[in-house]
Amino acid sequence: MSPSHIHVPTDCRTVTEILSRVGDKWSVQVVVQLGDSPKRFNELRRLVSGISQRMLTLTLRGLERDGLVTRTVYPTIPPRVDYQLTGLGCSLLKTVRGLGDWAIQNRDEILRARRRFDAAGDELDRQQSDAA
Amino acid sequence: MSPSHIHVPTDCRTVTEILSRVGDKWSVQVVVQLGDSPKRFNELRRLVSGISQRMLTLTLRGLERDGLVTRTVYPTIPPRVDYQLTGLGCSLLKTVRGLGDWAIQNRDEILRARRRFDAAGDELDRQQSDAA
DNA sequence: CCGGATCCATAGTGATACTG
DNA sequence: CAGTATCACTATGGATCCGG
Repeated sequence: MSPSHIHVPTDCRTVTEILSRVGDKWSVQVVVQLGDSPKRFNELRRLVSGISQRMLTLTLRGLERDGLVTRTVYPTIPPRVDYQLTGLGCSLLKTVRGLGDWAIQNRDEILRARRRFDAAGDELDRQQSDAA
Repeated sequence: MSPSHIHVPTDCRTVTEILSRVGDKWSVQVVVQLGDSPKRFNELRRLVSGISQRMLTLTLRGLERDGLVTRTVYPTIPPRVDYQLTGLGCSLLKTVRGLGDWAIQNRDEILRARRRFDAAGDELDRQQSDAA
């Protein structure tokens, strides 16, 4: 069955580490783009709009290091490098989609909660102004 | 069916934003601890070992703002404050467990990939030293 | 007991210029 | 085309002191 209820320190550290990967600014977006098919460096750069060359490089290195993508160099002129998801990467993508669906489904409720919270904060600020 | 295949910009921004929450250093750990039962501030502080007072405060405020936890103040002496998961928070916890299970199941494979990658890097470094 | 305010070190990110 | 190198900036997180 599910090992979710086991909370030994080792598991916690592992999970936290993985969540950092998933939570970093670019990794998931890159993985999603690679989900359809392998892609070249500048192809990714165009698809993940807003990413800098440097961050794309760093993100891809990190994913490669963790065995989530493979990097294939064709020694042609001009050089060509393909990135593609490994089996591990594909399985991560599937899992992450669960979270993505949750986010989309609960987006409105979260935004409402934020507005409510921020409005309450403003009200407190006004009360403090009155007291002063 | 699943909306996973929809990739309009709005959804991407939303998903990225939620993923940042999940990926930040403490939010998930706090949510997990609140999964069993409501807890007090210093109770949480002991359970989430390593967290500073400041970060626990900030993390709880963020979760409260997004409607994931509620904050209940009992105006006693000394003061007592309880935090507890909302329905939204519970559903997030369930979803996140999927990722946690994935992390635990694939932990070894990721660690192996890392060792392989780092070893290859060291080898390249040696070759460069030889050339110099 | 709860948490706000401040100071500081560090890590993540971006812009730019340069290389094979 | 696919990177590397450098610099500057900002966000994040920890330590500490203070207050209701």
